[in-house]
Amino acid sequence: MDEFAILQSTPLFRGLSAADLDGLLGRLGAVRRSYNRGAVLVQAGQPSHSVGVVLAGAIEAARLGPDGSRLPITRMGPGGVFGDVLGGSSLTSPVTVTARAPCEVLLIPYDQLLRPEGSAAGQRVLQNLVRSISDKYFLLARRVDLLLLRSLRAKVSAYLLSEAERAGQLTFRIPFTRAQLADYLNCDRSALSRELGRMQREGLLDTYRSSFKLLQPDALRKLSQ
Amino acid sequence: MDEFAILQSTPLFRGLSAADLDGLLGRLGAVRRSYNRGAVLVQAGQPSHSVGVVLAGAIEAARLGPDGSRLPITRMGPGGVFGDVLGGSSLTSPVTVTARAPCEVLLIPYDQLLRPEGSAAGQRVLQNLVRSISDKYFLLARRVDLLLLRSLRAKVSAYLLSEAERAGQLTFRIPFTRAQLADYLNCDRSALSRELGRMQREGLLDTYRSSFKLLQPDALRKLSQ
DNA sequence: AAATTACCGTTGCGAGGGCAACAAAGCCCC
DNA sequence: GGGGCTTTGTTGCCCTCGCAACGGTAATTT
Repeated sequence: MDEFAILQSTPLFRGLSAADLDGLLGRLGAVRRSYNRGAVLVQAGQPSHSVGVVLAGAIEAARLGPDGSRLPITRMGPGGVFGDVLGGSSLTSPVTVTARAPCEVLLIPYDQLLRPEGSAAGQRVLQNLVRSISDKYFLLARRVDLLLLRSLRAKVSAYLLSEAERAGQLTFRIPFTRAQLADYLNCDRSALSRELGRMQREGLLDTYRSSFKLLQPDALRKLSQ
Repeated sequence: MDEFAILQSTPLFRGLSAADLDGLLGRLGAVRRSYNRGAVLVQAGQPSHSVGVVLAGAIEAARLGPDGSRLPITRMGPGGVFGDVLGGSSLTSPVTVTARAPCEVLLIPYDQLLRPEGSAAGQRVLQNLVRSISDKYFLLARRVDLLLLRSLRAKVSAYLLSEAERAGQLTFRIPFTRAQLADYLNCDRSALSRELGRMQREGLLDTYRSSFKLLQPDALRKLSQ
């Protein structure tokens, strides 16, 4: 059963041995569920009292725009953790979570997670839970930083630089299509294409589809302000 | 000692009796510190391993812009909790926390907070800690929602409606000056004044300084999209 | 290979809003 | 009351970027 491998790789259970996990899951009251494609795991407007870990397949969280359109927020594959931020609050879910593909999910009651049991494993999971939420906070904060930039060129420069830093090199691929990147940066897709074209003509970068190569990172750094 | 009253009102210690608190603080290894105005509590770029609770006075968190200017992020008075989000991650602080006024602060080592001790009080604090971080996440998410709106009028409408909802009435005061609100909405101050003037002339609202009165909330709701 | 569907680049148009500069009004302290 | 500082309103200029429409290329299906 290599499901343990996935669990050990998920942020929530990082640092635990298979033996730790085996004992822990039972005490936490974790249950395993299967969902068909399109099934709803969490309904927007409803409270949710458990943390989910994706074991197989993929899920998607989306909101309903005021006009009724679906606004995708995020997607997760095996190892993904959802419901962690919401569980901490007393709010109802702002997002609907659906199965993007047939999937297996581990559901853990939230109150059990917060119940200390003295074991080192339980403590570690707690630490991981807090870490997981904090990481999502900083992920959001990073996006705010981008959204605050005044010009489109600054947004693009800042985003590409941060991706280059994450990749550790100046040539990298981004996890977005053009349209998705435009959404992320909150700009028009054609305007984004236009700007990328300009920057390419100016010799700042090279791009084809999701692939990017930063030619003048220092110049980009100046622009990203 | 009405310091207990402040502690009991802080998100971190909500729901605890004075007796609970008395025993808990010692076991958590909490220490009390005093700071003069301008003193640095947390230095940007440095890690921080404790959660702070403001007992008296006020603190301010600020970042350094790329040009070296100070960008204030948030302010906190008695009851305010800081360092909670950061402690969950392994990052260094993105903000510098300084004393805006002479202040008293309670510092609690982060690892002690995550160490379960079986007591109901400890468990409650843990729950509160997670809640505190989650709340900050949703606060940020709320701002993202505003920043994503396309037009300035939509931003203003959405912001004012949410403030009205918070206040529970259509007449209320906002915690910002014009310039601060412009920063929050990420727009130009003069553009904001212009837009507010227009909306006032159209009979949508009334405003003087920080005071607002929404005259046509339904119309604003349509605009905030 | 044709057809259908994503994905991406390009361009013209026009307005929203950034920027700068100035003026008026409120506030504080002497 | 008068000088200085802060906050807010106003206005002209003009550039960026949203919007809409179209064409071209890659990916996928039949």
